[in-house]
Amino acid sequence: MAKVSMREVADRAGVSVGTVSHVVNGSSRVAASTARKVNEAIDELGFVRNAAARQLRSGHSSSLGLVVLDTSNPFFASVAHGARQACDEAGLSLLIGDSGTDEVRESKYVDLFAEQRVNGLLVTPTGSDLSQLESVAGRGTPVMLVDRASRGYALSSVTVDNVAGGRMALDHILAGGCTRPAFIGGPQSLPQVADRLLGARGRAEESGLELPVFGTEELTILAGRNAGEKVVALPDGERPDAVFCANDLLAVGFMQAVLMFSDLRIPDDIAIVGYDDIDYAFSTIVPLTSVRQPAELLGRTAVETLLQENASVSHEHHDREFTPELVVRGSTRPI
Amino acid sequence: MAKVSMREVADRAGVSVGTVSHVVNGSSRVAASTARKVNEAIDELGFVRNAAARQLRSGHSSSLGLVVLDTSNPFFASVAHGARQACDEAGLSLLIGDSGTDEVRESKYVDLFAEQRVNGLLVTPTGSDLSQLESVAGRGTPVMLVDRASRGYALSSVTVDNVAGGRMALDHILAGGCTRPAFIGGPQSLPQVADRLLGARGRAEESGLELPVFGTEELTILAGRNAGEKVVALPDGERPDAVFCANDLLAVGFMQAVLMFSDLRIPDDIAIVGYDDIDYAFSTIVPLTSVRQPAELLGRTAVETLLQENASVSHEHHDREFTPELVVRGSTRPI
DNA sequence: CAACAATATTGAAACGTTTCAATTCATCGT
DNA sequence: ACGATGAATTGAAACGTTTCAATATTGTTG
Repeated sequence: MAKVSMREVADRAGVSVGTVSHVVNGSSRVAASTARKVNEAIDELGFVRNAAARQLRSGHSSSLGLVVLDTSNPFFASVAHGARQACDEAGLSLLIGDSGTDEVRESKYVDLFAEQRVNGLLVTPTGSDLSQLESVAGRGTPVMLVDRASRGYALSSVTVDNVAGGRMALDHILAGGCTRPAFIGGPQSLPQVADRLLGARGRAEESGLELPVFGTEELTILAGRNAGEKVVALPDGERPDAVFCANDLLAVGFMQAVLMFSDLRIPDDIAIVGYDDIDYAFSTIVPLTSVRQPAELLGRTAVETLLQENASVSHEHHDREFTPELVVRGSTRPI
Repeated sequence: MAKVSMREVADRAGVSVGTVSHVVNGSSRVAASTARKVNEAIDELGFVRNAAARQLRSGHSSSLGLVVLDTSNPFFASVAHGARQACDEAGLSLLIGDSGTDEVRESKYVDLFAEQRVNGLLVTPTGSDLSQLESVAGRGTPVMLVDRASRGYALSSVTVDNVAGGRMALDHILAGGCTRPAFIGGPQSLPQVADRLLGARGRAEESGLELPVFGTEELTILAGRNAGEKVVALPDGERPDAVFCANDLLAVGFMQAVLMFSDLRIPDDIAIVGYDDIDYAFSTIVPLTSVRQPAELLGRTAVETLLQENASVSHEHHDREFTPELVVRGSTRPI
């Protein structure tokens, strides 16, 4: 119950501390009879190895830190899941910190993990200033940006091409014959949002169209519903005939507003495209067309790339970018 | 970049290691000028405190471990959120492990956290055998069961009364005038599911009614949809006029099946009650009546109770039980 | 200005493991 | 029976902090 160290185990089993260590770590050549004696002593005394001492001596931590924006967003839940799997396979444990888009908390977790001497740190940063991360990386903790490009900072990153995704969404909307598209989303300080808009607007302008923006404060269902209420209240001539939402939560909320507060039909009167393709997108009453991001793969690749970079001698930074994929469902006209 | 310890900082600042420690830990009385010198040295050298050494010496870890069934289930996401907040307030960090209802992985995380000497361990166990947890608790790591009663084991617990919740659901269904209720859910090896059924069935029998069960393998949207397809295919006389689903994900899937594969109206032809009241329940096209569990409060209380027990001398076990609350929405007839 | 109190700083001993060179022990070939 | 060989075990030195008694430095007061 109290303090049981290898010392006590060794005494009880009548061997030296070194031998106990060997037994506990399985590996080394220890006589079967000795191993048995030691294991009995361990059970009898209820010995639990002290990870702090182990790590202090060995210098390793065998864990990775992940700091995400928001665990309750299904997209990040998937990223975490993929990262977890990759860690399992590498025999590492994954410690998760949830910043809740709070820069202070994010910073706290980054420091905590650095002190913990994690083998690496995966971060989706909230703000635009990445200098803390750069400095942490400089002090010996490898950092990998997740879902955020390294633009100008000496950091590695794994991202999905948001500009291409935005373009895809608009491409599909225009191919369906819509002529008055709009963008729903915000805040534009999030690069994810800004880039999706950039790609979408670029494509719209190629067809000689404007792309009006209905801004939101957050990327939540409620924000989407509020935006939807405004849109459906517009007179027929001014109302968009298609909206591209910066993420699926917005799209779900928007759809609710359309169904609750108007007689507009989806997709005939108004088409809706979301982003992320979260599991719930498939579960809305009018199944949602969405730009799918390979969320689990993103998490998995972030871990794997980080481990690779750790293993290699050269300390280059890599920027890995995935391409999103359009998933067409009932909320838009097919082709 | 390489190893920078307090030794190097001390040399650089021209003070002793002890003084550096005092500066780093803020607290003690150190002359302002000395503190400045030390801090400069820290910045110049990029010193990062070694948590392992700190913990080894002090014996404390200032962190809590949480092992949940499934991070991607919004209910558990909320539990984790509540726990995180309570930890923040207590100045602890929360490490999350996701067992994915895999007993082996659960056991791995429990061991990992025990070796880490966490101040406490919050676990929602997958299986029925809690002896590993009891033994870990006996070896000095306080354990708190979350959303799982301690029945027979010498462990503390924080739960929500599932029997009462089940009864509530049926009560509401019967008050709405339904006469052929059914239960959707499984596996019954999960105490959460079994207890909800128990409460519901008890209430049904008081009104002289049967409560047929449509079993599911998992508590997911897809499983709910499959169950729903079976139910709507039944002939008019045999089909339930109300279903109580073991959780909201099932209810959402069930609702989809009703809307996609039948002309039945909700709630007039078939009423639906879910469980958990996750955020998405409010977001389904027919807003879902659900038995709300105070998920965040559950997580918060688990942490707070654990810390209280740690602080007290007596090592009693506490079982704290909350009562759920019915939230009536459009998927059932009001009163 | 001496004596004392209050405040700053130092030094060194843990904390519990891993690791590796050194030592002991058993086995085998000749 | 005797080294030689290899396997099993031991001992002790780190790892980098915290902590606390001891010491040094200042400031205050009669």
